[in-house]
Amino acid sequence: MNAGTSAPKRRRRQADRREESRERILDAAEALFAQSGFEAVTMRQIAKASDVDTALIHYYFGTKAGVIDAVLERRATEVNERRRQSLDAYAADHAGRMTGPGVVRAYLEPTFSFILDGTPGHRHYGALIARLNSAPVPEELGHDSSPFDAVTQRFVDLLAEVRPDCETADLYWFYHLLSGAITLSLAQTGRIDYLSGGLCDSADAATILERMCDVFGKGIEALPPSRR
Amino acid sequence: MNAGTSAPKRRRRQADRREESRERILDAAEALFAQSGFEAVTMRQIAKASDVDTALIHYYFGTKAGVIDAVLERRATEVNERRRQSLDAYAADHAGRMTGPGVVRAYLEPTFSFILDGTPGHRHYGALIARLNSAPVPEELGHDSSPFDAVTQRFVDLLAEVRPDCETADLYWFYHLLSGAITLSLAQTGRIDYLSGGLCDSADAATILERMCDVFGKGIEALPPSRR
DNA sequence: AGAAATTTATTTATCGATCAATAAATATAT
DNA sequence: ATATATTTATTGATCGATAAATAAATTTCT
Repeated sequence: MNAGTSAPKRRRRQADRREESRERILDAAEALFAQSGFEAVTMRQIAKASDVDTALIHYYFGTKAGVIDAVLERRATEVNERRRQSLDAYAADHAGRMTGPGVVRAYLEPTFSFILDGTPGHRHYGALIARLNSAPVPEELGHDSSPFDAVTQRFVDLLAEVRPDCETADLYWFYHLLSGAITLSLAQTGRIDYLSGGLCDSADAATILERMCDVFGKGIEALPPSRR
Repeated sequence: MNAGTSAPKRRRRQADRREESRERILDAAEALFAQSGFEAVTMRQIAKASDVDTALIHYYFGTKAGVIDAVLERRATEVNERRRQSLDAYAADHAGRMTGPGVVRAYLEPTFSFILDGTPGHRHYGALIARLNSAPVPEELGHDSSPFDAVTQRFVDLLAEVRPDCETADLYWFYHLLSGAITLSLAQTGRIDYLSGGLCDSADAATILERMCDVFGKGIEALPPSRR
């Protein structure tokens, strides 16, 4: 309601305004895709939620698939880098005395602190990758060499260091089970809140992290030794 | 190529033929929904895959949502009944000497034997509920009192019997983590096959079951005692 | 029993809405 | 002036759903 319309508001440069629109589009699309999935969301919905016309969204991102690609790319690098740093720091600080529970916590901690303690956008991203993780691989995105793969391999390598007696396949199975639990947690569906009659709160990242460290910390120690 | 066209093929009754068409529609829809999700599948795709016209599908099921409702209802009762029987049988046979790993295995075994060792339709159903499990609760189906809830409560009750020292909320968190691992396993995305360089096979239900019993059998014992 | 009447199942044709995408026109910045 | 950004208007395709017409089965009546 500032009546001073003649104030010398400096015109922002073109590129700045464009970048601002792009971010608004990605924020809106991230929330919508997380809520309803890729196919159910229309360009018109994204346009309305971001207050940017559909034609302009196409101008920026080309296609609808281009929008979700940009949504994912915006976050993936960051969360992945945090995971890698956490694993590397743990390995460096505990050389020669790494433990299964330690490696597991080093992998889980950045995941939960970044996604569940971050901005609303981070939460939507968590719900979105939970959806994509439950879909067959060839669909909705290129499946070869996801940006998560490198850090996943690093994680499994560290698991092999603390459990050199295990079959490699079993370490991957362990990662598979851990990944499923992470995914459901990030999905934030609210189902456990409902099932527990309110005893559990899906948004309580700290408690989820501790219970995961309990279960999977013991779990990595429970894997059977190699049969060879 | 039986040339005996004059054979006295008895005309099937109307209701039988209708039931056969209904099943073909549900089989086709189950596979398509599992592959692509609810929104991405069109009535025309279902019609083509089942060789039944879209108008007739609408005649049978009313709407597209009616089709997926029928798909889910067809399987949910059965898998749930198997889980309940398995838990009841274990509780009856081990009265006074139940263990955490025993309860966990009694819950997991029917799930994997039914869904992953069953017909292709069962596998598609597993992939479909994996998708739905990753979506927010109010969407794509009524969220109150899913048919799984009763057996889930029974499972948590048995967990409380073997871990009476635990907070109830933590038992639900344990179920949450277990549920996430189950979901990803049933989704059959093939991602772990790819990540492990072929060491793991998503279809190997027996191995998944054993690794889950290893990890979550120890996991239930690893939950912290109540702080009260 | 069998013909007529009635209900149920199935096909044909099409509706209006909405989709992603784009071409052309205009505005704004460099 | 030139390049970039944004709006306006519209395209052809495809969506879920239905109305109307036809076929088949079942019931009713004689």
